[in-house]
Amino acid sequence: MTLSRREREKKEKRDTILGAAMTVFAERGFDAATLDEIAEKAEFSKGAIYGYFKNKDDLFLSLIEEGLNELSEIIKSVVESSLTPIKRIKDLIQRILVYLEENKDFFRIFAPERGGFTEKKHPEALKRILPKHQKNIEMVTKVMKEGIRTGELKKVESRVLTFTLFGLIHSCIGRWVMEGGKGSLKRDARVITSIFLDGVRR
Amino acid sequence: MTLSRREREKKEKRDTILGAAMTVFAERGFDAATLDEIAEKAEFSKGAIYGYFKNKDDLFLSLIEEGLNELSEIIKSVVESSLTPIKRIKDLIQRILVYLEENKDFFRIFAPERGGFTEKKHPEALKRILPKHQKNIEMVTKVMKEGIRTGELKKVESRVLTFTLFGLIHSCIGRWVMEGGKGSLKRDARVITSIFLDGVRR
Amino acid sequence: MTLSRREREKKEKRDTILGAAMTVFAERGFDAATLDEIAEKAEFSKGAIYGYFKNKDDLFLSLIEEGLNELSEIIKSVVESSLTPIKRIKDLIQRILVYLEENKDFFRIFAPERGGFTEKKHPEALKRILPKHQKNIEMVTKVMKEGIRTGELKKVESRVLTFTLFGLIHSCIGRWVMEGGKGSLKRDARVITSIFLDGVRR
Amino acid sequence: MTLSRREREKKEKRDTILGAAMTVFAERGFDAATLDEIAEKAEFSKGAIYGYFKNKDDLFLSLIEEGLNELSEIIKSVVESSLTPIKRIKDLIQRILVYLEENKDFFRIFAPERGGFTEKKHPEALKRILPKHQKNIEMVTKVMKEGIRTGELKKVESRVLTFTLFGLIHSCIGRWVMEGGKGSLKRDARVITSIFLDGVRR
DNA sequence: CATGAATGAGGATTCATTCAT
DNA sequence: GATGAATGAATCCTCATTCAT
Repeated sequence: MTLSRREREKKEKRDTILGAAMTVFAERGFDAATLDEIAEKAEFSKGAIYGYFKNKDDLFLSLIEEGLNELSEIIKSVVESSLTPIKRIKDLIQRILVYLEENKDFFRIFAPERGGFTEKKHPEALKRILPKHQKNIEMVTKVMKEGIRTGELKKVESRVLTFTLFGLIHSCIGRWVMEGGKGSLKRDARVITSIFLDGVRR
Repeated sequence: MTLSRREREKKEKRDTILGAAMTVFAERGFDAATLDEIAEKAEFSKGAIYGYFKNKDDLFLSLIEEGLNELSEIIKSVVESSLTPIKRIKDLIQRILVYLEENKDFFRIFAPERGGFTEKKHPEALKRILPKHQKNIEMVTKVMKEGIRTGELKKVESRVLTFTLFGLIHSCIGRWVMEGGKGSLKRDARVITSIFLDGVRR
Repeated sequence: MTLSRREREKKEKRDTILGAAMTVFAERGFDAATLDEIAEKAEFSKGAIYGYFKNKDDLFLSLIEEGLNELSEIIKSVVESSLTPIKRIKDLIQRILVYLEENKDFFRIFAPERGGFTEKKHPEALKRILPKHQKNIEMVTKVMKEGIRTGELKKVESRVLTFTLFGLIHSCIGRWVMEGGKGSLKRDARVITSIFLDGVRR
Repeated sequence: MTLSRREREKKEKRDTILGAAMTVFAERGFDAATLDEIAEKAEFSKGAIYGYFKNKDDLFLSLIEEGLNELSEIIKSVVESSLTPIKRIKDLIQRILVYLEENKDFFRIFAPERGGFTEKKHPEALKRILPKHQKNIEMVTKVMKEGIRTGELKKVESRVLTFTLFGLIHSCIGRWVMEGGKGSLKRDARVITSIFLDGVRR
């Protein structure tokens, strides 16, 4: 599926804007971020942004979507491998941490469980994001279920295992970001992998 | 330390406002919340709020502080008990979950690791909150250290254990809130306690 | 006309408030001054002020009125003396300067020709103040007229002479205030007296 | 130095706003003036003003600055002429009066000796305005000094002469404004010139 | 009379969004 | 398509004034 020069350039510009938006949203949060600052950082006019995104919400959601899609692909590729559930979990932790390490800003923007985007103010926002997030959860939960069936994992509600895993990853990155983003996450990956597996192994 | 009627009433009104603010901040997030809505919910005039709080920031931070103080007391009481580290950890999980279950909105407001209050926009806010949060982290970390020293826990960086524990609790409540806050957290408490302890035990 | 203790105390309190108001109005200007600050400085509650003055405007105008009345008395006593017009002018300059030196704040508040109290916003304010001010002008103008009649002064419109005199005094105090209110105005009095008299003498 | 159409229009609009602001500030005073009224008079939206001026203070100060700059040029051109000091003073009075006659509102806004902009509330305002005003004072004072040196003027502190002159001009316009701005100031110019010169001549 | 908590109108300022050029 | 000036709704905060205690 090749794109014409026209389309290629358009996509490039869109990405430029998304990049600038990512930085600003990460620094300020959704509400405090202004299109002015994003436009300036992207070296576009404010008006131009509206050629690529319907509005501020759309811009933000596109960002989240893009990230969730990439996470989806990572998860999918791991989940579909033919390794044992435990090995797949190990892979998952490692690859998600690597992804988030490289996409620190995405992590800072995306905290679905907390929800800067609440049901009350952005109902359609949730409609657009939650499904993707839940799909990711489902994929991981599948692995958990398999592990339970094969007897490798404790017999607990599989979704609890998934959320536990995400909670660990979340806190791990959270600490890393909080401490300034110094040091590699590689070692942390090994530590929380060991904790999680020992915790959930039967 | 008895209060005069005057002071008692003042405190009650302050609490009314705090309660309304809690609800609104939880529903909207800090930026999107308006003093208008808080005032209306508290059945006070907008101006009256400024008799109790310096400004919107102050109102929000007071909320967080109050919550962190209560958490602090819970943690302190557990930490200082004479039980074994592992028993204290069990207690901790259970009591924090109970507290957050009863203070769902506080949980939704407080997500320091995500940081709606960023360094760039609210530096003094961090000055007021972070220390309290870190004090809590320190107290828990002390227990972890003790567990490591007594050989009950794995030899990993103690702070990692603390963050892991908080991550578990966080994800547990997060899931509960996400799923509508139905069902008791009691059972979940048992599950994640088991996972955590098996994960970190030597 | 003796006052009962009741009345005496009331007057004293009124004066306390006026004094505080004078300071604050001088420092901030009418609009920027707040009743809060005035009340605090007077060591009264905000509400109490309304027992003595109808409102903020009234408080301010009472201040001006009081000052204008005192000036009136000074002017009157000079004007009615039996000295030659020129001698009376000399006296006038000296005594007005002394008064304003001792009432620097009144001077800073009162700048009728400029008018923080404009026709558009405080029409009744002008009604209350302007007549008094104009009465002062008239009294001085009378002296000027007399000087012209006796041939001591130039034959120019008498009101111009009055305004010229006031302009000199005004600029003299203005400079003194601007330079920090140091040094006595006595010497300046002599200088501008000489300038004015040489300027207007026939 | 030609401007593009863009720039020309921008300047024109800025001037429109300044004009409206001048009127409103003159009528109401700084504090009582509202951006709403200024915007309405300028036939702009309130928000648009912020595209031309940083805030209300900036708008006001720009007004003052512009006026002081024009006065500066007038004073400079007179001061640098090769006439005798006395002739230059004559010129000065006449030209300043003409300028203020044509810029009545500027006069009503600008009363530095009274100071709506006090040190306490607008310190940076003074930083922006006072220097310009003082420069004007210096320029005139130079002429006074020269006149003293050549023996044409009395031996008094030169700054006193300057302030006296300004006081005369001030009171002259003040009276004119107070009396409704009717009649030309030309004649008044001659009168106060004569008074001032006779007053300060040796 | 005094108090000070409460009111609520009002004002400066910001910013997403639109639209003429 | 891109621009950025203009819009105007929205929001925080202040403060004169009132009134129950």
